[in-house]
Amino acid sequence: MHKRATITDVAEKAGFSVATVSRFFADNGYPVSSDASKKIEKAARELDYTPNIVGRMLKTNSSRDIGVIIPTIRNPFYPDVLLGIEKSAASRGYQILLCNSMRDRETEIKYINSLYQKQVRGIILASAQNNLSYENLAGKGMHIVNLESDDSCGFCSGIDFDYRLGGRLLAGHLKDMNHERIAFITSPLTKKSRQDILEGIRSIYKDRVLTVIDNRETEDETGIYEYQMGMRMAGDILKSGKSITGIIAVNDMTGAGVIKGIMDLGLDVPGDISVAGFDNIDLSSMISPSLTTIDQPGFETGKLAANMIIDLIEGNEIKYDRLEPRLIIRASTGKAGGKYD
Amino acid sequence: MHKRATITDVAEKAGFSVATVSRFFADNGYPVSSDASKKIEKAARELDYTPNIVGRMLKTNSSRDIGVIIPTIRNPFYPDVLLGIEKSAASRGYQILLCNSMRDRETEIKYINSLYQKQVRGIILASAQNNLSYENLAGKGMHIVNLESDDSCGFCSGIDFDYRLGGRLLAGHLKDMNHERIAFITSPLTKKSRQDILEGIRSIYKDRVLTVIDNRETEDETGIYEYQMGMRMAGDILKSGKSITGIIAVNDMTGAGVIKGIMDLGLDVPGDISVAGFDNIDLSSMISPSLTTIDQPGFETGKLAANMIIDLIEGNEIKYDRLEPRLIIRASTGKAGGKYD
DNA sequence: CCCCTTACAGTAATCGTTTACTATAAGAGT
DNA sequence: ACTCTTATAGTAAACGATTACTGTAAGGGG
Repeated sequence: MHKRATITDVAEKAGFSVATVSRFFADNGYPVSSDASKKIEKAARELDYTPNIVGRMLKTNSSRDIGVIIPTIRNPFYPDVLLGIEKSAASRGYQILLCNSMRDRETEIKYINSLYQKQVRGIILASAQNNLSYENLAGKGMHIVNLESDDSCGFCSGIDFDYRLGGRLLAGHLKDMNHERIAFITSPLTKKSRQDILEGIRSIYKDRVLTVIDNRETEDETGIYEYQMGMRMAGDILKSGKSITGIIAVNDMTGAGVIKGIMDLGLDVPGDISVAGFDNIDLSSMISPSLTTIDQPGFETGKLAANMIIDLIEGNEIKYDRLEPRLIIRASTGKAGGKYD
Repeated sequence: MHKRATITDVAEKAGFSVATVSRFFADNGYPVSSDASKKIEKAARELDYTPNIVGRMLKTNSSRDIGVIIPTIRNPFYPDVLLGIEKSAASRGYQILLCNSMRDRETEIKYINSLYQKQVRGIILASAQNNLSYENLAGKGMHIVNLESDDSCGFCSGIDFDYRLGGRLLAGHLKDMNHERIAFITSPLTKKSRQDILEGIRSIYKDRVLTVIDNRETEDETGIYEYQMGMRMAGDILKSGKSITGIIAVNDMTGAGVIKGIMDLGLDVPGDISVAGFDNIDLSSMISPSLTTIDQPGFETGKLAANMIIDLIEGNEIKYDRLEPRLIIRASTGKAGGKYD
């Protein structure tokens, strides 16, 4: 294994100074004669030279990486987001550093610090716990885009998705189907989005919604925690004998688990219980019954987030469209008491 | 936004030389007096100093990033792998740079180059097309672990998963269920794994297996291509009137699509046609009928791959266990003609 | 013919670390 | 008392790029 060629090697071989070689590769306006260009190009090719990004970064202090922190890549909503991010990022010459926080606060902080040390100038957070303090980062030139704009983080930019309306749409749908009492199954209300969905539901059902909050938060690395949580909690509710005919899950993955949990008890969805999710991940149309849900376009969200963080980094003006929640009615919801029609 | 503190700032504030500060943070054997340690620690804290990885990398030429290239993160098998990689990597102080090739050769090459420029010393490839030439990289100190050991890449290390045996197990299972003629649905045989699965199947079915190869390869960014491919091709086969009673799909995602495609035509799985997949992703037990498949432990594979690449980078000896394929029988396979029993 | 501008190239400082050397002082061993 | 280690600290040269300056030659306008 021989050493990598450096800009100096190329300069020597081509018979020009490193400055000229640097300019040739920078390809910004600075003029380089065609004679020089030809010789440098040739030398670089023969030496198999390609610029060392690290050297460049040290000097220019401009990383072209953006950090992305998500709870877990096993919930397919996040791969969607990630692809959107990658798409926008790639087209603007940025690459992503992926971090799975596994919903663990300490891991999240560790990753944020590590990104900071790597001179990353922008982080997209999809994992943020409320009140996690980033103040110190802000002052140090770090930009943050929070996928769910969180009031508690004053200087974070956010993609504004109307979770509240999402919750309202779902609740309205169930109400239309004559469901009198419903349950909302969720992980802890430590994220604004979850609180908002609940608020939306309450705006319709007032106190006739049973909120069932899971007590555990940290993700396991094996198995899909949300799915299992859905199964477990659906079972708990049904066995508790509460008069519930509809369940809204905080996301599709949980919703899929809820359906499974209900069916495992020998009951029918939606005959006995209607179930709805949130996100509209691909899975929701693959399972049966297919899942009624709110479409939250992950890919689009990702694209938006990436463009936003890059605009922040590059000091451009930012101004984007909102993404609107859309109700997707599928087979998992039906009239209350529908089985006995 | 004020400037980040550098090692020099800390040195001045603490009243020691940068060398000592550097040693304090390096925390390798070099002795630093407790007096110095205390003062440096204090100064660093007050200045909110944290080492600049870029500066360090330039000097030490040792990136602690490893590149991971996968076809698409939308097939949940890869998130599993990725989590495994992240787990091992994190525990050894490495971080991952994620790249989705979208099964596009050019994108793959672009990413590889970009990783090389970033001084990454090791890449885990899950995307490799056969014959993609990495020779030039090898000579430049880049290590490569190919998730499917590919003979055509002499110097790549690989995780040895016995795809052939996997194919054999599935075929054997169908044979046991009296299926006379089956089909194998796959994307192009440009990966060794796919060829091996087919070989395994053929070792049992000889020429009584219809191999249906999809012609498109590049991934779309929206929708899960493999799922749609499965749907489409299942439809094609059935409409062609071939006397097939069992279908093996190249992976679970495709298999899920196959089941959907069959059911959309009003047929029953496994009553009319048995279907099997490969991978054992979570999805395969969530759909109905649940999918018979081969368990390929993605998480374990990822852990192995990460340890391997890091051992290669650090010059350690490498020696690992093989992962064995395991047949998982679920509801999507049954006796040939089972519907009419 | 003189002045100005433009094209082009080189010199050398700089980015934030690490580390090979060099240096000093305190014990340890004889 | 002399040599050998060991602990501790500093000096200064890298690492591979970028870029502010400086300089030169050619061409244009007057």
